[in-house]
Amino acid sequence: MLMHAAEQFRAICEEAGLAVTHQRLVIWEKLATMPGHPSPEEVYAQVKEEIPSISLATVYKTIHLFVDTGIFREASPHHGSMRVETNHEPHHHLVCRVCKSITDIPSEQLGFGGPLGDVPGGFLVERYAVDVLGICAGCRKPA
Amino acid sequence: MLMHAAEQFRAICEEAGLAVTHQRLVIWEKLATMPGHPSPEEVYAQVKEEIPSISLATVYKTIHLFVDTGIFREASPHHGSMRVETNHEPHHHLVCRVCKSITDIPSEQLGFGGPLGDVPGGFLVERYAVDVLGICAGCRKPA
DNA sequence: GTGGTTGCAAAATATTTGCACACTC
DNA sequence: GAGTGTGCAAATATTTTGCAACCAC
Repeated sequence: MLMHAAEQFRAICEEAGLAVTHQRLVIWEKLATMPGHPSPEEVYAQVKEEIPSISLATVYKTIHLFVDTGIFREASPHHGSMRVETNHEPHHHLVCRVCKSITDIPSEQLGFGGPLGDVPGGFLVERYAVDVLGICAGCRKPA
Repeated sequence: MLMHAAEQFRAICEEAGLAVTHQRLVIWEKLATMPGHPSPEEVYAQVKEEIPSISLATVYKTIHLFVDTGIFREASPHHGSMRVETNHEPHHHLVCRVCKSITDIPSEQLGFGGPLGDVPGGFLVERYAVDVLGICAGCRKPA
């Protein structure tokens, strides 16, 4: 059965143990209906239409909260600062969600090679970058 | 046959049409031998040992130059600002290297599903994020 | 010599934090 | 009422830019 958005968000917060505030509700509603991969600034602009007094800091805090509790994900698992790829061999990445470390694995080991060239939609495929997300050996131990 | 590093770099620069400077040579040498996915700050620290007067701005400029000419790659194709994933369906990304746009494609359409759970090395796999890199339909047209 | 390159300092962008007040539970 | 959440402003972090001196070709 359908739930009113506010009801649905209330349930999500209960599950995650979060307080339900007006700001969080509106940020969640906007995120849920925004297409693509919005930046915090874009979310801020949207939310501001409904809550003119909201601050950008609150949007950042709330997005982090949503990501930390699994309500939304980050589009890019490692976006912080620029990183240079020094390994010229075909390879993919093991990305630890706890310590954020990035480890290379050779392409063959993953056994993935999609088609290159044209695909439906007119996109020209040049290569694939696969991030294998999870938890590294070091972070799985109780340290 | 083996080439001295400086010789090799000279050849690379000739191919790319770049002037060979001491700074560029040292940055290139450091990058080529640094393991992992160094940040500009880390590269700067390394290069500074050899050229104490180098500036961080030069390191940034040079890294961009190397990336633009294809001498090195960026580890993360979309790292600028944080982006929130609002699409809860399993999907992957078409990333255009010209306009930086990110378009979703459903997982089935790519036909990739690797194993989840433990893999050799102790890494716990939770999910895969695939970036399909290339040029989007819009950027292929001569605009 | 000429034009591209570097270093410096300042600017622009992106994100985080401390703190007083306000609101949820 | 207790404790969490919010807004503001300042602090950090990251990356870019303008410009004069300098170096490769």
